Parts: sequence; C-alpha cells; structure tokens
Amino acid sequence: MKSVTIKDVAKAASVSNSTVSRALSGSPEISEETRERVLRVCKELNYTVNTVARSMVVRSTRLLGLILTSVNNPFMSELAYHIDRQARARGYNIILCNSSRDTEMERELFELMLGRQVDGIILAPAGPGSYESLRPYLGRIPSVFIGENLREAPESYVSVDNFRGAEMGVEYLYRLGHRNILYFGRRRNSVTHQLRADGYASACARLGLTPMYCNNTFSSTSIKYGYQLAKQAFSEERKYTAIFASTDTNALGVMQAAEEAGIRIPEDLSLLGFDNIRDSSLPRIELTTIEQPKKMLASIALDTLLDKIQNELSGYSHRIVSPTIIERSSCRAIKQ
Amino acid sequence: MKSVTIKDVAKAASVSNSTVSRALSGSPEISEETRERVLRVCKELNYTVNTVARSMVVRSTRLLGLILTSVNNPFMSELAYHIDRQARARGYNIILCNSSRDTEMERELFELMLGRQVDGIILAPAGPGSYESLRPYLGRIPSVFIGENLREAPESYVSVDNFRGAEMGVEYLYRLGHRNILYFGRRRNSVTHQLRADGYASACARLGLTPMYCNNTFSSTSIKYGYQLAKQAFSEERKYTAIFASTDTNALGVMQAAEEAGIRIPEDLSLLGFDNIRDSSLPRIELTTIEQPKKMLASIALDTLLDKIQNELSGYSHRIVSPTIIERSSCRAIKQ
DNA sequence: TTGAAAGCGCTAACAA
DNA sequence: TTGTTAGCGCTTTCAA
Repeated sequence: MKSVTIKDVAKAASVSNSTVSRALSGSPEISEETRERVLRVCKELNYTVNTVARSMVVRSTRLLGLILTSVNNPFMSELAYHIDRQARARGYNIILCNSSRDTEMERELFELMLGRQVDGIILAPAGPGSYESLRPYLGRIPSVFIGENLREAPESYVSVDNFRGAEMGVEYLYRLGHRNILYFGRRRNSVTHQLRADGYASACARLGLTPMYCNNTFSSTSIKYGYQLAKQAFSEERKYTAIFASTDTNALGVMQAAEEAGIRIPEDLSLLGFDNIRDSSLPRIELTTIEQPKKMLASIALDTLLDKIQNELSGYSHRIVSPTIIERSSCRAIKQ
Repeated sequence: MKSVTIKDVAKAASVSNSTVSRALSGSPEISEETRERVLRVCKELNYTVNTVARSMVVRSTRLLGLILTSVNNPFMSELAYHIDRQARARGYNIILCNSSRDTEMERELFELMLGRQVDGIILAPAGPGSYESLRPYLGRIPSVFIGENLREAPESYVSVDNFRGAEMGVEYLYRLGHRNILYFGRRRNSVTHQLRADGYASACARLGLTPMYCNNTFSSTSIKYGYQLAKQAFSEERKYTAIFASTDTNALGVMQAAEEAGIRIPEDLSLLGFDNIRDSSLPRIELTTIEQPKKMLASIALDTLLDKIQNELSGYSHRIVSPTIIERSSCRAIKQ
C-alpha cells in the first residue's frame, strides 16, 4: 500500500517536484504543455495528493470539528447533515464527535480537535458549564456555538429565539381558547430551557394567565423521561386544558402516557411541542409544535465560522433566528 | 494564533526536541526527572501536540472515513453514533460524509478520504453500482462495507441477514393466521432489497402462500414514497390481510395512508416493518418490525476495519448477523 | 518557465 | 539517558 508521491510523478515526467506541484495547483507560472504532460503522468500513476502533507505547509487542514451532544438525536442529526453538505460544497470536511452531554468529554474533544489542527469548530454545548470548561481554548481557534446555552459568553453563537418561541406557543394556545396551560418539563440546568420557561411566564403574565409548571427532575430530555413525568402528572387532577411541552421528545412522552391513561389528544387535552423534530410529523403523531429552522441554523453557523476563518475576524456575533409555529393536529380550539 | 511547538517547549526546558517527544509519548528511555520537568513546561506553555505533523512521520492519522448515504436517516445516524463512540474509545476519530446515494459523489468522497490519508473507510454503499465505481481505489486502503449491496464483491462487509429477516417476517405473520400477505415496496436497484424480496418469496413458497407485490417505482425509500404507493394500493381492492413493508419508513407511509383511508391497523390490516428505526417504537406508532441490530453492526464493522488496519490483513470477511423480531402492536392474530 | 532548497512539526535512527 | 540528524510529502521562496 505504498502510495505514489509527487516525487514519483516528477521523476516519471522528468520535471522537478515544484513543477508537479504547480501543475496540480493550477498555477499560471507553467507552460500549458508541461502541465498537460504532468497531469497525464499523474493519471497514469494514479497519483492522489497527500492532503496531510499539504496541510502542514499551507497551515490549513480544511477540516472542521463538529462536536454534538449526540448525532443519535433527530435534531442534531439533521443539523449534522446540513452542516456536512454545505461544508463540503465549500471545500471542507467534518470531523464528527459526540460529547454525550458530558462537559469533561466535551473539553477533551475540543482539545483533540485543536491537536488535529481543524480550521474551526462548531459546537452544540453540553450545558451552561461548557463555557468555563472550554474557556482556555476558545482564543486559540475560530468557533461557533449552536444554541443559547452560552449566550452570556463573549463568543459567537447562533440559535433560535427560545424566549420568543415559548411566547408564541402560549399566544397560540390562548387564541384557541385555552386559559389554563401547563408548562411541562421545565429544566433548570440549561439556559435554553430557562429561556423557554421565561418566555412562557412572560406571555402568561401579559395575557393574565396563571403559570403552572411540571418540572423535569431528570438531567436531560427524552421520550422516556417525558413519559415518566407525565405518568406522574396524570395521576393527579388535571387543572389545565393544554400542555406546552418544553421539547418534542417530552411531548412524545406525554402522548404515550396519555394513551395509556385514556386521555385523548387533542379531544381531552391539547399538546404543543418545541423543536419540530422529524418524528413530530409522523402519521398518528401529528404534533403541533414550535419549529427550530435546522437548515438555517446550520447555514448560519457555517457562514459565521467560515467568515471568521477566512477573514481572521476576532470579534463575536450573536445570531438569533425566529421560530415559527407548525400547526398539525395535537391542539384544538375550545370554548371558554 | 501562532501555536506552541515542540521546539518552544524544548527551548524553555533546555532539552532537545527528541527529549520532549519522548516525554510526551511516554517512552521509557528518559529519566523520570526530566520527563516531569518537560511535562510541566508543556502545561505552562499550553502546548498541544500537532497531530498532523505526527501523522506524517508515523504514517497513520488515526482518522477513519465514514461515508453514509445520509446521516439524516435514523438508521444511519444511529450507526454513526455507535461507530463514533467506539472508534473514539480506540483512539480514532471519524470524518463523516454523506453521499446522498449518488454513486459519483460517493466515488469523489472516497478519493477525498484517500487524500486525507485516513487509516480506513467504513462505507454504506449508495447502491449495487458502488463496487464498480469504487473498485480502482479499493486495493489502496482498508475498507468495510455496511449492508449487502456489495455481497458479490470480494470485499469485507457486515450486514444483517436480509433474506432470513424477510423469511422470519412471513413466518411470523403466518403464525398469526395470515395467508394473504402483500410485500410492499419491493425495489430492484438494491441488492439488500432484492434479498428481502427473495426471502419473502422463499417463505411464501415453503408455506404454500401466493406472493403478492407492490413495487416501489421510486429510486429510494421514504415515508413520503411509502405514502404515495400505499395511497395508490388502497384505491384498489385489498386481497390481503397483512402488509409486510420492505422498510420501516415505508411502513410509516402505509400507516399514514391507512389513517386517511379509514383502514385501522391492526384491526383491519396487520402491518410489519423492517429495520426497527427509532420512530417505530414511538407511542401511537408501535410498529412490529424486523430489527437490524445497529449497535452490533457498528461494532463488527469497526472491529473488522481495525483488525485489517492493525494486522495489515489483505483478505476480506463477510459477517452476517441475525435479525430478530420486535413485537409491538401493528400486527394481530386472525382466524382463518 | 523551471529547478534547488528550505521548512511546516514531528518521530526515529543512530551516536554520544 | 540525551542529542543530532534525517526525513515524512508537500508548497514556496529565490535563483537561474
């Protein structure tokens, strides 16, 4: 498996190494004649450029680190897909890693990426503690965060407007006639979730509703946890006509618990989610939800990062995109 | 953003480059005393090893190429997740790419990975044409395929037993009393799908059933296509009591069309899938299906690849894993 | 238009 | 135990 190098090509074409390099890079300082000859020899010898060697001298790998909490999560995998497609179109490849929402592993991965000389890093923070943990490295490489977990930090990030999204959700349910709305799955250990809960509270205050919460005591969000939480909630008297779940996965858990408890959605209870993961559009699920525009988040994250890299910018930028509401069939209008 | 090199450390610790290198690599040919001093200086200077430079000399990047048709597909993203986790545990990172089921793009990506000097490649082939297209590169790098699309080729692959899985599905439905089973979504442009259809036909023959097909005329499988196909199928008279869908995504499409057509699952029609993607376990979906053990596929693919890399094996191996049936609630027993 | 030579940051012989 | 040196494959001055 010994591979063909520029040297081999040079010898075979009886030119110098630099001439081969010039032919390959499309440099103008070479005659059309020799370029053709060199390129022909490259073909014959099955020459493939060694990007690693090139990286060393040009001081750029055209590699981007993508650190997610888990690709095995529909929101993240969609993000990863779009980031890869767009990065490739611009001549970059992606090194993918999963932090499993573990701050220490995230730090390790960040350092690893640094060692691999990636040109930049896109990171979905494991949690609000990520900033402190990553701080020592942040000045050393262009990076962009996805989500609002690091919004207090002087670093670039792109996120959906979580606060506004939650407000929109409440307003929507209000318009449908709901006056008693339970906010389901509030979590304290995430800025994103804090913002959603705040948006909910703010809209309630404005509309004269009394906020009601069902707190998520688990460390993360999942269908399973949502199910357990909802099961517990359904064992008590229901003082609400609608549930606003903090995430779609939570909502899915609610749906499952409702199914078991014989509570019909939307006939007996309206259910609104947040994120619009792929599962929510499935037949029989048809969850009405607040959409995070994933493709747009991916685009902006990438643009922001490449802009930093290519223009060697040192400042930071905060980009917030608007959520939209996706109406499906888990919410219904009720009479007062 | 000028980074600290081994040279800087050497100077600061007043030793030679090689001593620093030795301290870092945990070599035994160095005194404990100097090692500690060097390591301390590394800390102080925030030294991070330049993996790219190291790769050049050790002729190994500890990077693996992972070429999928699309991470934005629950089966693939789960695979990607497990491959990443296990690769990292063994000191490797993953460069992720999406071929979008495009053979030409797949070829480009393969070549790109070669140029990036990855130590090996795991690839989920775009289609049966992939082998011919990739052939020129195959001898140049250890690689493993996922799925049976390249089963005729003298290359390593790991796959679930698609033929057997389909047989199992038919046997299961037969045991429930079904005698008229429609095979839904047969596709010709994929060996995997051909094998599933063959397994279905074989079991039917053995059990004395008449095979019935609903062919997928689209180039790939998705909920949308499944829905369109099923809508068409439901406009005609139903001569079957059960549908065996070639994939879970197809089954989900069937479910949606059934919902609209007022056909109840499983009361009016039993539905069986293949793959066991995450969506299938969702509340209200509860699709009974043939499981592909994704974590195991990931493990075996990685083991096979690393084995090839580390032992410089040149042969190939075929690993077929057994499918299992996951009973949920989309199939019911009927009386003859 | 071409070639020679230096050097990117690291490891690995070989010498001391 | 440590240092010196060469070299991985490439690009990029600088000279010819």
